[in-house]
Amino acid sequence: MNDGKIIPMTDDIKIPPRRPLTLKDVSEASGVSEMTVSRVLRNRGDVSDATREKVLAAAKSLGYVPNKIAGALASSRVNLVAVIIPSLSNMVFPEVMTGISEVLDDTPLQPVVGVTNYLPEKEEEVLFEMLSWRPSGVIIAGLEHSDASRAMLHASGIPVVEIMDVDGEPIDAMVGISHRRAGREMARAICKAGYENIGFLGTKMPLDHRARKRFEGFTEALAKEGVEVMDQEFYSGGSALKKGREMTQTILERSPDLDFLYYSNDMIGAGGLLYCLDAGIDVPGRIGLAGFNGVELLDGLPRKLATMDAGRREIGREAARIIAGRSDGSITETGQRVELTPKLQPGETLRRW
Amino acid sequence: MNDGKIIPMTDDIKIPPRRPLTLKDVSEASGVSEMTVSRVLRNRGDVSDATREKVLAAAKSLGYVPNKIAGALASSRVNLVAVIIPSLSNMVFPEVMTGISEVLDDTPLQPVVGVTNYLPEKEEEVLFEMLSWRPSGVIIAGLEHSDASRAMLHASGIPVVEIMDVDGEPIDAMVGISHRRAGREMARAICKAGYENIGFLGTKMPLDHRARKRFEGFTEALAKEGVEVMDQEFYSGGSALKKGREMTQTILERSPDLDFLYYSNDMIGAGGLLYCLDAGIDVPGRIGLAGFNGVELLDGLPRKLATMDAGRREIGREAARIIAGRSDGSITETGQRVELTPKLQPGETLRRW
DNA sequence: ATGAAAGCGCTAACAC
DNA sequence: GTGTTAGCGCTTTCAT
Repeated sequence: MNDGKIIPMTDDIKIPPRRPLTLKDVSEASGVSEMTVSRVLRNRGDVSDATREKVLAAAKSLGYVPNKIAGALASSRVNLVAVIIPSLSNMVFPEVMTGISEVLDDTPLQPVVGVTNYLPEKEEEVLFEMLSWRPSGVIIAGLEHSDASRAMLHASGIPVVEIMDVDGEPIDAMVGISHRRAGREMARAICKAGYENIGFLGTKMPLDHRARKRFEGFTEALAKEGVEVMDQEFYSGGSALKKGREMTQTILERSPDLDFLYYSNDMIGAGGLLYCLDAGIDVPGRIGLAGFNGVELLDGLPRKLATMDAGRREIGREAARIIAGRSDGSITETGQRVELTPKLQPGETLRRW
Repeated sequence: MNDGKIIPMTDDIKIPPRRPLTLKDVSEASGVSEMTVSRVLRNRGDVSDATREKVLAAAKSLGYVPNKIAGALASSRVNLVAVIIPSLSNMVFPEVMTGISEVLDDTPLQPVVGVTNYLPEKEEEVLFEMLSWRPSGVIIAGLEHSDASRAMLHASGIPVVEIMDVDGEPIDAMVGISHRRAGREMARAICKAGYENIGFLGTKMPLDHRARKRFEGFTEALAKEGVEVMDQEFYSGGSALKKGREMTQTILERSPDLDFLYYSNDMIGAGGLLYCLDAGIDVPGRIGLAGFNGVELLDGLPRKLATMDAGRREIGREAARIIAGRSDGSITETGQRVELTPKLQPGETLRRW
């Protein structure tokens, strides 16, 4: 009752409890023991319909959100899968993520992403951080890691799937394609099509081991045909499409005899294609072009760029299947090795012989 | 000593302890109490150099990785920031992520990403899952959420930043641009350039509220000039670049009088541009084009598409700054509202009057 | 500068 | 079907 005096009734102000709710709160609100509440909320064990209803009602009306931290500590079960990738900015890893999510969506597991920017030290940090959350598995890009990273992964005792690449020895399981083989096959296709003066354009990135392996396979297969890479051009940073244009102009001005350009990714390849078309260069007659990855974007280009599909989504799927299977016990083996075969897509920038 | 008999000395086989190491292991190995080991490993409180060395040496040689689950439970501090976005497949959210990472990299905080595929129910699930890990903050795309989602966010008591959009009421803080305004400004620029028969091309996605708001602002501003959208075309799925081509052809065949096409994103806009150039249509003379987002890709196109930069990276940065500041106590206010102003980039597909 | 004790919120294991 | 007890591996707090 307010009798006219202005009284600052500070004590009466009900500040909503900023303390998150616990099982105990639900237990008290429903008159059911904490343990049974826990059972209901996890659908474990037999609980009568009557109590189940009571508990569910109480939990919902309170807005209870379980504390997974406590749950994980008590059960030593964590439904997280660490996914460690070099970058999010070129569409290939988001596609891998899509494949991973597709599979994990049907399991209790949840992906958690860490990005390394192609830096081994950063990879080490991210890995340490993620392992300290005791995830159910690790999916990590590449086979090249620092000794410390390898040691951590080994010691963790959890399933590890190294993805993208199969040219090397995995710590545990691996799923990917052989980039060396991809490079070799592209080289053969190029030679078979009758091109002879071959240029290479790529990223200036010594830490991108997969691009390096493709290049190695490429030059190796060319050598077998008695051909050498005639000129090269590298870039870093900026819009890949634009860089592809610029590099193509540069390399063609420097080496006008080139009759084929192999790009380390589709985006710069697309830039090169646009440049050639703009410049009125006959593709694939005067000059042939090929990229790598098989990105969707190529479908909309004026001419379809030759490329090799790395099957990124399928890699993600397969890796997730291994983690999920081991996590639920349906797979007991370790050390799986899954090699997918990249498909050459000749497109319209590779002369038919 | 093996005296010739073949004895299966199973007991002697040292199976590497699959049990993860604990503080206790480090404590025993170093002869220092668990408490002091904990101090050393977290750089907290005063510890003599001598003991510090001992502990560090032991931890490193054992390969100890702290258990953050236990740490988080004990301290009720979790250095995770939940980031909830609709998709990873169109480059705009990866760019936001980049901005977030840039800022969080200088803090103890770590982003954890959840993807909703533009589905409110999925958003609810992901949110529930993430909140159950008691993160230090939530960054979530959009202002439209289910009642349950809003309730959860409210009840969580943690900092919440809604990003991308500022046309609406935030739960707590918000950082973004006004998509209505972006649509209006583009409409004005188009009218000012003298175009009159305007078509709209977009995604068939009723749940993309930001695209909807841009369209609303667009038609509203056109109406003020006495202009109506003359024809529309929508798509879903597939390669956006290709769809842009196809839709452009379709709409131009159906409505040959169109002299401007406004695309709801740059990718389909780029497809439209490529189509027009291929078809020998004079851009921007006969027909003008504009997209939305300001993606890097546009730099490499034969002609620069008019667009509006949404400042995605800066949005990520600003949101992360708010979470980081509130988490370390350097910001105590709540309810921040940061409106960034998108910049019209006229490019070369908008006639100059 | 170091240690001992208590407990974070939940679940495994075992009663009843 | 339901409740009780004892931790999970750390950090907080308080003592020394």
